[in-house]
Amino acid sequence: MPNNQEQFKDLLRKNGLKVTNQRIAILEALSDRPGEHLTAEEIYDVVKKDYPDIGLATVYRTIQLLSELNLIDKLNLDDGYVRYEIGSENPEENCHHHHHLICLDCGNIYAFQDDLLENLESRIKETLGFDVVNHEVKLYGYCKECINNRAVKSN
Amino acid sequence: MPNNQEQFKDLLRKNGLKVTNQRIAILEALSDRPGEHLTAEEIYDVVKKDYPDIGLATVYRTIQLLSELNLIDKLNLDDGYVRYEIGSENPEENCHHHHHLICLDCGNIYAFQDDLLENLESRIKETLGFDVVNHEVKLYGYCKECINNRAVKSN
DNA sequence: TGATTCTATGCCAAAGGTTAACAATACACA
DNA sequence: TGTGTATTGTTAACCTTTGGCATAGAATCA
Repeated sequence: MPNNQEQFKDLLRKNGLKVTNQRIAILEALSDRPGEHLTAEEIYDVVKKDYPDIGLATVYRTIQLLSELNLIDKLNLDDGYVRYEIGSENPEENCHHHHHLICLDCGNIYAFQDDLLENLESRIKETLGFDVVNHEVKLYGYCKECINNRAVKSN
Repeated sequence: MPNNQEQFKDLLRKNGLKVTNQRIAILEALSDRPGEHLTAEEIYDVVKKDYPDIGLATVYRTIQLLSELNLIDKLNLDDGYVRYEIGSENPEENCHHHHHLICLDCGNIYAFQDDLLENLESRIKETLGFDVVNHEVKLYGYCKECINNRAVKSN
């Protein structure tokens, strides 16, 4: 998407924020890796290749900014690092239907789409009066590859 | 449940672990507060009333132990604190069906039971070959009380 | 283009929850 | 009661993340 960068610049200007090389570089680092879940440190290392003078604090500040602009999604796996991934550009696949499968063996993260909770949320609204506006679903288990590897090993 | 403590002692002995006053006090602190979600610091403060010499490190170590014994459940709300709650003694209400509603206004946490994901998990197994063994569902929104308070305020 | 303004950056130090190290304690078992 | 070993309390360290501050640089206007 060559015009993604222009859209980002417009979005910054529209919010009274300045367009800087650092901000563009950090967004690009994530845009170039759709489906990957990078820590702040990993983003820092990637961006440093093209921009050796960037500071880690700038990465953290920009991550927060991108998160507030809903351009990236946060993922916390309770391993001491918060991870970030580029949001889908397709509004149909918004993050409300975007969930994660986490393999307990290899640590890989798989995404899947499902609107199963829609039904549950309206039921919660009716029975408890609680109005759900967002949710986070993490499924832990074992991926196909690791299941196969185990079967091979045990032979 | 007066025999809960005895069950705990047996469980410790069965695992080759020692029965200590600190471990019992920490489990009791959580058992006395079902449905509450306490941070390590909060558990520390509670236990210190009866056991002033206890150290914070012991609380952390015991929390980890109780978690491994599946006696308590972990809850991370991404606010910088990990919280813990006593697990249900009813096997029907196991943590696999135990989910959380978090009010974005007052911060209260409400629990609800649902087995909605069972269906999804078998579908994932069939289509992706991923074997789900555990899951974590957090629903964010606004509780009944806060919705009412808002309506009152805006009048 | 050049001056001005104010945001953004880089560097550094601090914050803050959690864990590690280690000597002292106390549980378990004979 | 004595011995061996796990557990505890204290303290310091860890490590990700955030705050402070002087400087650099983007936006705006002349």
